[in-house]
Amino acid sequence: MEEATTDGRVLRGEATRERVLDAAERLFAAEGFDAVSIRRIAAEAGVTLGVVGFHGGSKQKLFRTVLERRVEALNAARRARLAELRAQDATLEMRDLVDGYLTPYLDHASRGDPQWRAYARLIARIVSDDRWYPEVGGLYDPVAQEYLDAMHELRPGVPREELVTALTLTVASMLSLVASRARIAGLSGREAGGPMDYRETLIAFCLGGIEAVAAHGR
Amino acid sequence: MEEATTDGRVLRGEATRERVLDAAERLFAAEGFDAVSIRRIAAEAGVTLGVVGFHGGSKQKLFRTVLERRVEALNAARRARLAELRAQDATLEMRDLVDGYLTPYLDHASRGDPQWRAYARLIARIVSDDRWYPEVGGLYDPVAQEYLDAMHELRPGVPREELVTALTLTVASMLSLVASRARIAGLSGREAGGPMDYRETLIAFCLGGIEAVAAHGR
DNA sequence: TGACAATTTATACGCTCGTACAGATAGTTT
DNA sequence: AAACTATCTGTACGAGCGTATAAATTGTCA
Repeated sequence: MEEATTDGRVLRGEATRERVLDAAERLFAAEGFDAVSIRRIAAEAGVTLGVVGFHGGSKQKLFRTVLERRVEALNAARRARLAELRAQDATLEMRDLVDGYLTPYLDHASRGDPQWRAYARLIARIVSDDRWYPEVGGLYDPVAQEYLDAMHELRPGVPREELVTALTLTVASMLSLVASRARIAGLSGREAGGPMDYRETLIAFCLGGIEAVAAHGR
Repeated sequence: MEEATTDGRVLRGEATRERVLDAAERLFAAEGFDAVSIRRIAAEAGVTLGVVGFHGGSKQKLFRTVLERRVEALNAARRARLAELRAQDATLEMRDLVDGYLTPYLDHASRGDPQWRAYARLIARIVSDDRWYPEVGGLYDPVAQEYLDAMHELRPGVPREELVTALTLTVASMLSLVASRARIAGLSGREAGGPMDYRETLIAFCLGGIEAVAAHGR
């Protein structure tokens, strides 16, 4: 029942904790906070009821923990991309910024392991919810601001609020694509194809949208 | 306690039913299906528990009724705009199509009565939910198909699936704007201004996105 | 080995939930 | 006025909920 890390430290509880968080992530992503009970999370994780409370605290605390667990990984990936772009000699392009912001999410959401896909769906759910977004959305804001700074350097004449709106709509488009693949396939009358066929279309859409807003905002 | 219609017919139950549906619409929009109990809907509507069941049926049925109640009005407004565009002599422009599809929703969501605003938020919530969208999203599909047809006429070389994706992202952007006005104001560091300042920005973004997808899709 | 801390089990409490239904009330019809 | 139907009230039931906690178990370390 035990697992050993590479450095030899033994952890019994830490592995259980991860299982609980994974189970909560899957269920919350699929059905939302209110539809999922702690008992179902326990069953999904293969532990007893009390263990969820022991590792996760209250239901709200557990939910917040799930939401916060992967923020740093995403922020780091986006920051790395931005740093990479700034380090290179060639001029910064708007397309690179859009790509740099969307790709870390899309990679995890489409090709990565199921847990990341669940997390992506969970974020898509949270973003239209006044009850949860204020608690967690702010964690993504600092990096968004860095990208907004870069966008502002690129299009100095455009009011920042216009860029904010454009980036918000970009994020919304990104999240909706994760949640809507099946629907798009249905509307266009064919089966869902390979993994994330729509990535290029998404980037084209967002880039075109941002450029149009920039042009419109003088 | 009674109300009389213009034609003299007396209706006791119908007015109550509307009150129940209005209350359900407000609460479901603000907090979602699972977070709202029938008892709270009853209290919000100022009726007793049993009345909600009498007029609304089961909780699921009530929810579906709320979702379906305003579909026809939106579909009719969109169809009317499309017919108007087709009747005029000038060439059909992509901008007109985007405007025609978005405006009925935006008008209701921003300027209309609070019930319509609640409905708009409810739809924004539903669209990222696999549990509910299949039951109700299809009601909007026929009109979406008509707009897709018009878009296809305008850009015959573009694969229909690309247009479907572009329209889906457009709708997602529209819905997110309703749900995100406060957040955009926060990110850009100033107070929320007048009603729906972002409407032009939204249309510019979606139009630019669609054109970019059309160009990208050959 | 025995004490100690971390973890897991099992159970209980008070609450709210969705649903159902018998009876009261009111409007309409005969 | 009496019968009838639509609407509303009040109450009850069983189930599941989040949370707390005492006891059992396990692993660690003196």
